[in-house]
Amino acid sequence: MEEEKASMSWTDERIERLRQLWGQGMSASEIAEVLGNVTRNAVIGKAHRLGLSGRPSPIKKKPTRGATILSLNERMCKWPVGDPKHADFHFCGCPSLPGMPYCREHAQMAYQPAKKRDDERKLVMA
DNA sequence: CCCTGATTCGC
DNA sequence: GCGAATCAGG
Repeated sequence: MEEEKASMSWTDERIERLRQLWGQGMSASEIAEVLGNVTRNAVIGKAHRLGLSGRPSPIKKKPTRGATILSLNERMCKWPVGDPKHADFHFCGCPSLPGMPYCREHAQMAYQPAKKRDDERKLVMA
């Protein structure tokens, strides 16, 4: 059994896990969760220091609009952008999540209104 | 409102 | 080198 030390440092094993999970497309928060005792900030910070990052959202920037229905793949985000009757209509084309026809941002958009199911207690929100 | 990563800045 | 805080965007 691996014990958690009070002083957690980035060992080769954890860095290895970080690289793998990050390369697999896991978000910083997910990696932080699976690693344990680390926040998403720590994961991002270490990832950046390692020379990683850049894989997921480099703050969203897709000047490429070659993504048409003919070039759509299963792993491409199928989110319609613009007017379907316009010539500049295109799809997001961002890497979609497993089992999800949309990428993170668009999946969140689609899931936002389709959530909430609390029996009691529901404050917060101002 | 939620989320994401990028960067900065103090330790 | 480390990570929280902050920043920037969807």
